[in-house]
Amino acid sequence: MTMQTAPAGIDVSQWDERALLLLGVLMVENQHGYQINDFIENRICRVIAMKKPTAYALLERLEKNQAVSVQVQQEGSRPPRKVFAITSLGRDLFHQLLRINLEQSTLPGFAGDIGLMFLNYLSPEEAILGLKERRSRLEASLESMDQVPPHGPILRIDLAVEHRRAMTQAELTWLHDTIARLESI
Amino acid sequence: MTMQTAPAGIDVSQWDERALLLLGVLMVENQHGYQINDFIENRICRVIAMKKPTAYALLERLEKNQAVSVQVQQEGSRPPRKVFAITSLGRDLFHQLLRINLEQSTLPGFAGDIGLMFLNYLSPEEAILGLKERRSRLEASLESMDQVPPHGPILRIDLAVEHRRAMTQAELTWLHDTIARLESI
DNA sequence: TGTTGACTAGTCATTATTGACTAATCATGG
DNA sequence: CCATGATTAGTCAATAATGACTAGTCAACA
Repeated sequence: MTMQTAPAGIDVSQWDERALLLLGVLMVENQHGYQINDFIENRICRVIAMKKPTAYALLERLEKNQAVSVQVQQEGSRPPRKVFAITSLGRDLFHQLLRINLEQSTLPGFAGDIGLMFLNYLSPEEAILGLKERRSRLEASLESMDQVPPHGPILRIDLAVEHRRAMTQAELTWLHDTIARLESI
Repeated sequence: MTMQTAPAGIDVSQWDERALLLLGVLMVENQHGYQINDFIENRICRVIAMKKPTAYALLERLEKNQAVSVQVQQEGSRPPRKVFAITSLGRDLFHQLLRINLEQSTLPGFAGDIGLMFLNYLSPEEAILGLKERRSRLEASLESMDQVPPHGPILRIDLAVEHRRAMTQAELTWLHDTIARLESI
């Protein structure tokens, strides 16, 4: 029977890690569309895949919810830019989403698992050859991770990259064992 | 200057592992919608997430490409069912997609990596608490994997499940190390 | 000064995905 | 025999995601 309403804010449940990412880059500093997109496509494309129109759509939705504000700026005779800034409601949302994201444990679906399920539809030789190819490619991608671009002091991109490296190494180990197991039959 | 055309078939590039999955279950035997959906939602929901309308839409697209055939069947007075069957074009596509899937090495994006990037926006204590919570939940989900339902002799669901178990274990190890590293500062 | 290629900034039509819904049948217990 | 809940089978309106596109600026060189 309490008449108290929750302290408003924004409903956390309708946002995911993409919103967290956008709010996060705006925590660092105000950004216009091109900067945000450049960051997503060039700096962290290995961590998350999000296309430009998706980012704009999300930013628009965040604006509707007053988590970010937009201001159109004209610099010289350049085309006008939308400069996005995080609001205090947005900072709240950011912190809540960050906590939730840190605590969550769900691993993503591995597309490669589907093929494993149907391994018996190939001859043992073909199956082993396929997995060996997967292993080679994985080794190559692991090596390419070594040239990590440097990063500023605020974002822990290094942690995300290390994590991916660890998971890739684990995948490689599993593949190695599995190939050996299949070969021993 | 050759006039030879490729042996037709179906353009492999426009299909992904969800098509492979659907073709795969139809390789086992003809299925009607409910069976397919039951398999996806109850047997392998841990491996891939695909909703019913998505499956129907994909099956429709596969039919348009002559990879599957559909026949409406009426059993007694039950509502009519669409019975899906794989065609020989579809079997071709299945084998190509299976080889490609086995060889591919791309790991998915980990949603949890986004939070890691912004770890510095929490106090060290909060960050460590969040990661410990993540670890607890992961341990719980690892234990729940132990009751794997049994499976038939054709599909290697066991391989996919073992793979997930291995990756979860690796994630746990990484989390453990990372928490220790953060605590030691 | 005209051309080329890279940078900047965003939009839009199309396709993909799914939550919510309809509707019939069947099994069970009272 | 009637109500209830589970099963069966699918559809549809609404939302989400993206490939392809437009369009202006800037720098450098011939």
